[in-house]
Amino acid sequence: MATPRIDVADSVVSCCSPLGDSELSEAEAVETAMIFGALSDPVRLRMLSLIASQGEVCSCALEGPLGKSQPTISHHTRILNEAGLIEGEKRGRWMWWHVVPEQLNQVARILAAGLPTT
Amino acid sequence: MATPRIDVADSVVSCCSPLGDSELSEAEAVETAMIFGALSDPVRLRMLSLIASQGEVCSCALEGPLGKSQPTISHHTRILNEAGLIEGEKRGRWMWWHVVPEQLNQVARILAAGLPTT
DNA sequence: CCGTCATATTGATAACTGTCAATGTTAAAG
DNA sequence: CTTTAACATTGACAGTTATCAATATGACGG
Repeated sequence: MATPRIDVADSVVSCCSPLGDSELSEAEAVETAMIFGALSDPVRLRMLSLIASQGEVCSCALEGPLGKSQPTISHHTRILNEAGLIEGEKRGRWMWWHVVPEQLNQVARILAAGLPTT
Repeated sequence: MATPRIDVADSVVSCCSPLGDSELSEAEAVETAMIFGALSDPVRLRMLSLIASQGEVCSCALEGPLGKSQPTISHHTRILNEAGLIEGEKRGRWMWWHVVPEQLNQVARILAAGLPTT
């Protein structure tokens, strides 16, 4: 797979019923759990933070600050990408990553709605 | 049992800097990752959904719908509780669980803020 | 074409996680 | 006190995950 799946036309959380509305279906639960799983690692959170705060970041610029090897960085960017949280574009030899605000908002909405009244 | 009253004293995500603001510290990242980890399991998400939609739920009422054994249910409620997402109260022999809206909102805010300040 | 640089992939390994049977604990009931 | 019901805890096992060394791919500069 030389080309990372950087198309988020279909957000991974497509319809995403909020937690409190109705009962979460098994399929939705698995789908949503996958996304939270991508967020459940300290390295990936700091990675996401770095990318979010800088707008666009090259993979090579993550290795240093995160203190991880190149394969490990590649591994984590892949997971964040597959969760629809970041997208990448290859320019020359460099891979540039940026966050997907829609997806972050979508996930946030799932949580924010998971309450009784509001 | 309509509106669960919450007396959550200290949210687990106490200060929780949003993703996009500054760089996430290692400690904050570990703390936040732990919470997302609690949300990264399909069974726990459906559990949270059940509790959220019913306001208050007994542990015994989770075993059936989730199709898991009693120790497994206990294991998951513990993890959600340690993440500050639910709170429990023992009344007689039954353990009653309710969600902690503040914590859900807090986590949601971390995500929603991780964007280019739209 | 050759060497170099940035990234992806593979393989191996240690650590973590979800699951249940068995057992412990505590509170209501008889 | 004894029994029973609801949860918690422990122990074991299978599946998953994070990590890095080694290697492959692919683009740029000579």
